[in-house]
Amino acid sequence: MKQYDLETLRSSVLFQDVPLVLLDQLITHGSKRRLARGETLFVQGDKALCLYVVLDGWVKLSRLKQSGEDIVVAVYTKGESFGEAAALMGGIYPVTVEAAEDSIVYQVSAKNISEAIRTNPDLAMAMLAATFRHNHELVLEIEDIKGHTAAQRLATFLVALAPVTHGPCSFALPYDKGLIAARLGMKPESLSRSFANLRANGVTVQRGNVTVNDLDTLKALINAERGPKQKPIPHT
Amino acid sequence: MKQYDLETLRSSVLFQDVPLVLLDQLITHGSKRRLARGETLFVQGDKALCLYVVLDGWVKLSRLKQSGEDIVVAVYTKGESFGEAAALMGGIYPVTVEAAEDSIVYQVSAKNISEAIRTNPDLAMAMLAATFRHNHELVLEIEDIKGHTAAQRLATFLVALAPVTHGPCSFALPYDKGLIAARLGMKPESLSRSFANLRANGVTVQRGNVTVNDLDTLKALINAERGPKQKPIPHT
DNA sequence: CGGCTTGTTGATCCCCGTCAATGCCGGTGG
DNA sequence: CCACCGGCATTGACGGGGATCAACAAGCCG
Repeated sequence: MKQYDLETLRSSVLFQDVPLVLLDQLITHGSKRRLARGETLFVQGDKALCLYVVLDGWVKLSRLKQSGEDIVVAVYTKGESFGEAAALMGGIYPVTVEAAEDSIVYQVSAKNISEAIRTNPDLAMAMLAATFRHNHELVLEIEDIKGHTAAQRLATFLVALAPVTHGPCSFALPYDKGLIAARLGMKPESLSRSFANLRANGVTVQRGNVTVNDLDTLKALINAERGPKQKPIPHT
Repeated sequence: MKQYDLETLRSSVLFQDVPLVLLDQLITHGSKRRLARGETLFVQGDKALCLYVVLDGWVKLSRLKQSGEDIVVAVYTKGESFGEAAALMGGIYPVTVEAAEDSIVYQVSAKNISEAIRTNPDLAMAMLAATFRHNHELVLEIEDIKGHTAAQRLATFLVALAPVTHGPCSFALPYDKGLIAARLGMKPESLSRSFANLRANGVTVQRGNVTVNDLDTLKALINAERGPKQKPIPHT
């Protein structure tokens, strides 16, 4: 286990509140796992034996609907975790997980964790905290879907992705536009049109690279009432 | 504390996995609280000191958006709980809670619970289980919003509300249609039209009383591909 | 009775999904 | 080296679902 990965684990959402000594002891039972882009980690319905922390890359969580299509529940990257619920309760995974890019995940047996929880209340509180955070994210997501247009949701996504919080910036999109669209609950065509709308607000895209003239303009857009229709500006 | 309320607490989502002796000891520190319809329990931003279990009635959880309107996050009834996250983490409530009907809630100080968690791992596991369940509900809700029409969401709501699982039935709507609409993420006008659509599938409404000819017909509707437009049938 | 709230209905608009055509890019094989 | 091809992104045309605005009916309570 490299020092760098240790740092990632220590600052992960799941483990950030766990005392260091306890954590170091916990993760001796885990193992690193590499995933090639497109590789499946587990599928919906599998018996849940492990929980995971993303060390690098991006992984996609999706649910298979009866109608056949699958909908994207979340896309996680470095420091985020998944599978805690199913694994600790000894159930089955409610989602399918696959790598959206070449990725590395850290895998911990649920049995070890749940034993540790029983003997260490701090760990229990830390796990509760992590779950509550997940919970809060979901509530925000519901709020987002119910009250925003596609362009506003895209703006939210970009703001979260930006390396700074104010002024101009430029960064790369982490994965395919198709997956971004699914993550935002829309079709690729709508994503394209949303980008076109944002062009009028100082957002340009060139081959997976985004440039934002002013992040505050974007933030204002998110909270704005559905503004008057704006003309999309043609590509390039 | 009446025997009846004790039963409700013991079978509540939050406490159902907690050993009886421990639970009985826990709730000696709590208190019952009556809410008149429309009364506010706490508002978004309040310091979170207690968590709550609904003993009777219906309470509404909503979030105030910057744009002024508030959106309904959830509506809870007997046996459901809220405020665990904020209270245990010592934060502030992220939502406003008010009674949608005359209601009774059970109020437990977070300090007592978190002390109990530290000394009793079973309680920790039970709380984790409750939170995970809550989590799963939220995921289902997201799935519901993303993939269903207004009429399908209404059908889901009615099926969950029905006192039986098959065949015909009749029951009362628990609260205002306006709130039902908000709960389902739509406007009152749309709810009205959704009811009109369901009339063709054996659903009639008369002053807050719903009659369903066949619940299985409704369930089939929920999973159906977006069927061909059906003519709404006029009211009465 | 007359105001007030709540629910229904109609007309219209806008966002987004669908279907289809085109353009851009990377990879493959002659 | 370049022609060809398949996948992804963009753009246009069209339709449907729900929001909005407005009118109206039905209870409720003074």
